[in-house]
Amino acid sequence: MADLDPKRLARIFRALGNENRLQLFINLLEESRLDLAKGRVHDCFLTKLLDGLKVGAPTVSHHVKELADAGLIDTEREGKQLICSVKPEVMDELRALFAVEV
Amino acid sequence: MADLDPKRLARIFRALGNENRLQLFINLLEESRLDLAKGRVHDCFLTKLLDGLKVGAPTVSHHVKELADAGLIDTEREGKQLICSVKPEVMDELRALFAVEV
DNA sequence: TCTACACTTTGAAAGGTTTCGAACTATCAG
DNA sequence: CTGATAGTTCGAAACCTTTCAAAGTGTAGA
Repeated sequence: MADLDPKRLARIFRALGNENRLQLFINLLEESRLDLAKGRVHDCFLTKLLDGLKVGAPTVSHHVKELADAGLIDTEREGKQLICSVKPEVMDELRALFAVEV
Repeated sequence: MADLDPKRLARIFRALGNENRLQLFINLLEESRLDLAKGRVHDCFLTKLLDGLKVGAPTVSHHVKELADAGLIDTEREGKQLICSVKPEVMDELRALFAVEV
């Protein structure tokens, strides 16, 4: 446990620490789960993720960048749209952190 | 996954999103782990947690309250000292969140 | 080429966070 | 009672975040 980087980790948690950004991330997780169940690739357009979020496009754009800069998601342009995908290695890392017996 | 509360979760992540507060939490986790290995109870005095933190007492007091208010830790007075312990049910909850296959 | 679409950038307002020093409370030992 | 210890509360300074409106970029279709 001594090998983890608090600066990087704190940035990840800060990214998840805003309600709208967290909802964005949860929506993306949910999309991934559905896609996996259907045997499709696990990525997602931005507009599909706005479910229940009451913020404008500039704000979403900003939030997506925060999630990407924190290392939680990858983004890729496909034509007009932006494809987002959760990075599996971060999921592994965070799961391990919370796997400590207390 | 639809049953999780983004408002509460975001508060938890916001609490972990400050570097010093995260270090405090990690130190507490580490203490818990050591205590468990020695068969002792898993709680910890505040002063033991200040390892490597360059902030004053008022700031630490504030950070501990933030972690407690977020529901990450429990605190209890014992004479002059404050005993902190990580809440196992939050660890379970967070582990489950990051256990989603992506 | 013109238009619509999907997102991004910029700049600014409003509000939140982190931290500290100073003063405070509570407990314990002598 | 006195002094030392452990933590808290208050108030303020400096800084960071969230959000939006307006204007901008790049892509695709008519």
